Amino acid sequence: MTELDSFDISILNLLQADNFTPQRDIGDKIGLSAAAVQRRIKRLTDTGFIVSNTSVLNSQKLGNLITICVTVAMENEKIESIDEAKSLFKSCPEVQQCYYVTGDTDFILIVVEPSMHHYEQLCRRLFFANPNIKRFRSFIATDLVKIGSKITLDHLKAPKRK
Amino acid sequence: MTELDSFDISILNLLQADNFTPQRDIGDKIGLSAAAVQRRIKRLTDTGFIVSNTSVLNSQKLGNLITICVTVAMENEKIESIDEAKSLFKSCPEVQQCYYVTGDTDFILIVVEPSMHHYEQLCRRLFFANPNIKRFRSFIATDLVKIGSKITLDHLKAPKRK
DNA sequence: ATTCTGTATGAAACAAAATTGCAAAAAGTG
DNA sequence: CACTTTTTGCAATTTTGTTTCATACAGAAT
Repeated sequence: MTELDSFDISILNLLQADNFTPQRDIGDKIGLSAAAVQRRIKRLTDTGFIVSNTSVLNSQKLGNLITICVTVAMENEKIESIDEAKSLFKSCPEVQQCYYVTGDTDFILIVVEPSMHHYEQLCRRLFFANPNIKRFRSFIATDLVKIGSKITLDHLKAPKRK
Repeated sequence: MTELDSFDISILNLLQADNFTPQRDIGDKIGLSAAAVQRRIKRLTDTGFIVSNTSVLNSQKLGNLITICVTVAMENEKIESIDEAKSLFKSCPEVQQCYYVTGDTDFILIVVEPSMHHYEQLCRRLFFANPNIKRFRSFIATDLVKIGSKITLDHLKAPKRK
């Protein structure tokens, strides 16, 4: 399965907004039967277009969590130390997101912690304990203006069939 | 409803991992009946702990999307221009995330675009067209090491009752 | 102590949704 | 056009979610 048709794109858009939407409703909206929708969702899942299905929580209600954006520059850009850092960041539950980027910084992290004390402890483990890290800078988020991972699918051409 | 008990925390953890887990399975795992789980989920939703339920898509399979981390510094920090920028970024579908942060940059954005050309067009609209923006810097993500919005709930104390 | 009240629970009944089987329609192929 | 493959809708079945109901328990008031 390489291509998506317009039905698939509509389904993905709807599921991104609310994956509890009944298949019947999805079918009504896009003009398919519930069974057809169900088969397509299964295929989209099996083929890896849909990675996971999650509930999004309100971090503001979960104990005054602090969100911090962190830029990290590595000392040397050897592939081993990069890979090592990647798996370290990936395995850390407090690190919500990690991007390996081009430019004068190597990583950008989004970290969520219950307190600044927790964050300081994290910095010790993640950054100070690691000699390969040259410099890191913390930007405390004072407003989560927009969060989520919704992907715009408008750019996808919609062929009649797959 | 102010507090969460250990059942609620377990439920939220499971739903963050997979919100299609049947309520019966959740109940079996944590030691409650399906009905009790269902009532708790409803309450967690009604009280705003659960914000939304979404399918997470694989951006790599959706047409070679480019993810860009952008730092934005404003010319003046008047509240009007900040608020204006916030609503501009928030309303832009290509902007997945937007954090208003402290430090020598004011905003950090996560942008997803189907091509560099699209991104350039976006920069024109978002940054060059706006005189209040002093400087912006783009960091192209070459690896989405970790994505998602999973929140660790381990820090929450678990009282016996609500 | 006892009653009353509010809340949470499990079991069972019920409703709604998802899944499957199958024949028909549509799309693709030579 | 005939043939193959794929996708579809419908209906039956199964699974899941939701509501109901009787009960248990904790705290407050009597």
